[in-house]
Amino acid sequence: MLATETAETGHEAGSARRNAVLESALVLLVEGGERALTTAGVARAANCSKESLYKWFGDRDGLLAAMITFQASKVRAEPQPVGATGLPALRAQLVGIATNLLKVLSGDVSIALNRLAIGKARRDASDLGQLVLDHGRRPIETRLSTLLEAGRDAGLITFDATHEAYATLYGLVVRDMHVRLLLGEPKQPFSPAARAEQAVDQFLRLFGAEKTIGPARERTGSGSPNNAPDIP
Amino acid sequence: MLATETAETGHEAGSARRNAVLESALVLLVEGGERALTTAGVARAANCSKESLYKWFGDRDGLLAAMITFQASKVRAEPQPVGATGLPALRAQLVGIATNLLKVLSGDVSIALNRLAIGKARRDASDLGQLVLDHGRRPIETRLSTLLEAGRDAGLITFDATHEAYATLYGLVVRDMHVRLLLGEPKQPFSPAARAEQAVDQFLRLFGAEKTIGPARERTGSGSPNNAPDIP
DNA sequence: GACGTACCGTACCGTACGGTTCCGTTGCGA
DNA sequence: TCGCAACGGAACCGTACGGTACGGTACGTC
Repeated sequence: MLATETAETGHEAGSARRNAVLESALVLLVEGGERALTTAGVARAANCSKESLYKWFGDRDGLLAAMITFQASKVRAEPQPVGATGLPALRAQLVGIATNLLKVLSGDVSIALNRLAIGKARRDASDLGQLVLDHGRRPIETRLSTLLEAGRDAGLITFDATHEAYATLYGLVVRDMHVRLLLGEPKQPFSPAARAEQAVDQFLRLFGAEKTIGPARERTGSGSPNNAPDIP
Repeated sequence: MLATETAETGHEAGSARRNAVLESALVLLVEGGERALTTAGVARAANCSKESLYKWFGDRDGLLAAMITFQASKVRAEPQPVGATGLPALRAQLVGIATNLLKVLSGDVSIALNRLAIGKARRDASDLGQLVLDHGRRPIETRLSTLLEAGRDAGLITFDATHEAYATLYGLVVRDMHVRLLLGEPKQPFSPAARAEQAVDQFLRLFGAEKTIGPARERTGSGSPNNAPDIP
């Protein structure tokens, strides 16, 4: 499995042609689901031969794995500047990551790949689910964890276990939106930024150091409240 | 599709034999995934004929749908007694529902059925996902919502939009445990009751009416703190 | 200009699965 | 006892898909 993976060579593309094929496969998957992702279909959509597919990816599972790593390589988030300090800066950074997370998770390609991995989970040893977790969750967790620990070191927030704090923030941000989307519930329009701000504010009310949080009450219904300070 | 569903007749079982077949199918699905859930396999495991399968369920999709409603009919939560009032009672009821939710969501059958529905979901109306949402999420949401609104009416908690409060509580309780399990991450041992208590306490700190919450700080790392009053 | 490489397009094969049909048996009511 | 409905078991069919093999073509290299 995982015949010729991009991640091992590091860097960027396996080859331009290969990536074009993967892109076609992703399109096919997004608009047709796993049923549409046949080897013949991919070959037809990408104008390549099945023989090339098997030469490049070794296997259908190898193709699926390559699709996941390929998509992950496109979503690499830029390392945000860690310039300013203070609570407003921390809040702004958290909101930024949370907004990005919400946008990624509700993207069509992400949904399709997660559906694929979940549908095949536990069936094979070649676990696509682990691949998705490694390339999807782990980067987010490390980014958020380092940020949270920096905030704790700066005395802005307090918590014992980093993972607990991260998990709470994740829950506040994503709620059950992800599973609902995966189950096929039509995505209702919403503002990722507003949701992220709301969730981060809730998180800060739970984990903020004693007197850093300003007004006690916060209306949770309406979208973006006016108490958001601008990014410094 | 959905040829002969149990839910329409209300009550209980379609027939004893039918339910036994569905039970066999669930076992097959849990331990083999969708790949193992072939019509021939179900017939063999249940000692029935494929002809009977098609007579009872009309279709493979009908069988899948019947499995979902059948499983849902087994999980019907008992209507909890709404006797006592006051914050400790509210907290206890919330913790009870949250604990139950965590146990159900991490159950093998629930995981397998959710994987099945998600794997077959697409942007078009693939109904299994909707079925899972209707029989899984909606009951929880209505139970929690009525409870939350009762708490608000009693002046114990405050919120504008019920759905927002519900969603926040859901996120605090479940976090991303569900998706991780669906992706095949091995379930690590944890105490649903302790997690539920922690989440409900966090929720009450966010939505509790002004002076009803006692000590301000709360350690989030350790499991079940000693500040939990017994159920009245 | 011969050779090798990389690739496309397509035909082909084996298999597995959904769905159908047929037959034998059991059991129940008239 | 007869008839009939329900059911189990098994054979069968059509199709779709993963995987392979083969022929043909463009291109670079000696």
